[in-house]
Amino acid sequence: MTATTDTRERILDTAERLFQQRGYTGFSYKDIAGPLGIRNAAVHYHFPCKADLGQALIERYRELLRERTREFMEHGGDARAQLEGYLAFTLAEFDSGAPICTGGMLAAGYEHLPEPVRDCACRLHSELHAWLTKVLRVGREQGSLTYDGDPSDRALMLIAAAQGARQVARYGGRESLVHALELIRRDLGMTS
Amino acid sequence: MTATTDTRERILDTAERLFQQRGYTGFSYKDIAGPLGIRNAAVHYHFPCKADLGQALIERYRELLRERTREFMEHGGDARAQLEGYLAFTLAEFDSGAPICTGGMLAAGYEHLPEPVRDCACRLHSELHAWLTKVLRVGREQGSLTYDGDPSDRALMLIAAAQGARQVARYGGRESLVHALELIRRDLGMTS
DNA sequence: GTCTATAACGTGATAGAC
DNA sequence: GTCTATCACGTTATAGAC
Repeated sequence: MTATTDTRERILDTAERLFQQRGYTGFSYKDIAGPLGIRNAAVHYHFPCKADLGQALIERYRELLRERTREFMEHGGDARAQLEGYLAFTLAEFDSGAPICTGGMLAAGYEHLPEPVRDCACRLHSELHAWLTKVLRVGREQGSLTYDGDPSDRALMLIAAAQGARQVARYGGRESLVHALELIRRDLGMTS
Repeated sequence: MTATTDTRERILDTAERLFQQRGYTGFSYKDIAGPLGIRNAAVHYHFPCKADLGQALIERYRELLRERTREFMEHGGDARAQLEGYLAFTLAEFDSGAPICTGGMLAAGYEHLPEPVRDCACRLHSELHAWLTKVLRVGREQGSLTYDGDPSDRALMLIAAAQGARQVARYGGRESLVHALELIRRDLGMTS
């Protein structure tokens, strides 16, 4: 790995954390450069304008998601374990200092996003929704999940509940998130 | 009503809409003054600093909520109708041009909020949660609502789901919000 | 690739005239 | 109460040296 790639990745790491804490408009080039011990202009070298940075940020996150879900999307598997993984991932992100999930931040700050970043956000949401829809559908067929209604609607509801619960945890703390995730499990018949 | 009060209210009206669309850091004094045909400094006359404006904004919204829920909190009533009112209010706000609910915006942008505004946000959430908890508890006692788990946890989940659904509607549009609200009703036994 | 220096702009906020 | 004028500051972004 070259030095260039290394700095680029470190910029993305820092920006991602800042984004999850403060949203797209909530961090500046200075906020990134400072902790990395470089200058404002160095960040601009790697990402000429902020939209480039935002785009790269979401794309990378999206790629992470694709990797995690690819096998199930291609070959299927244990739906209940997949869903449990999603819920665990939600809590893990919260614990690692990302109070608001990427999807939630994008939705809340949608008005401020430059066009290319909006497109990335849409694709991210679309892929997450497609994966969860399949997990829920297969899970009910396998008999490991129980719920009413259309899998696609239920998947949307699940995304909404998970990202909403993470936001509400600003007030209720980690405990409230744990309770909410437990209720989600119960509503999908995962506790029996 | 004096002219002073009038201008003050018009400022709050404009600011509220802007807040619900863009969040606390997403609008400026200029954004408010422009449409009202007044100047930057005139807004500062009514709200010396932005925290004052934010505080007044949330307090007013909170007072609206208290008015709507006071009777039930004091004397009880038809829990199912109360809940239906909450869900209808969610959709009505969305339709009137407030894509993200006040609570969701506050939670997502929490890092940027000055201390007094944070306090208002906490109180707002706390009161909403208390009201919904009572509605859910009474509703189950009355037999008009059906759900698993603790009313308090369920109330938190309901807030999370409603505000999350509104955010997800950025992508799925109004239709996805309607579907989500319908699933919420179903999960609480409101469709039987 | 990273630096210094700087431009161009928007923001919250204040002083003082009317 | 509202105005004009102005300030200090932070932001994204660029030019050019090293």
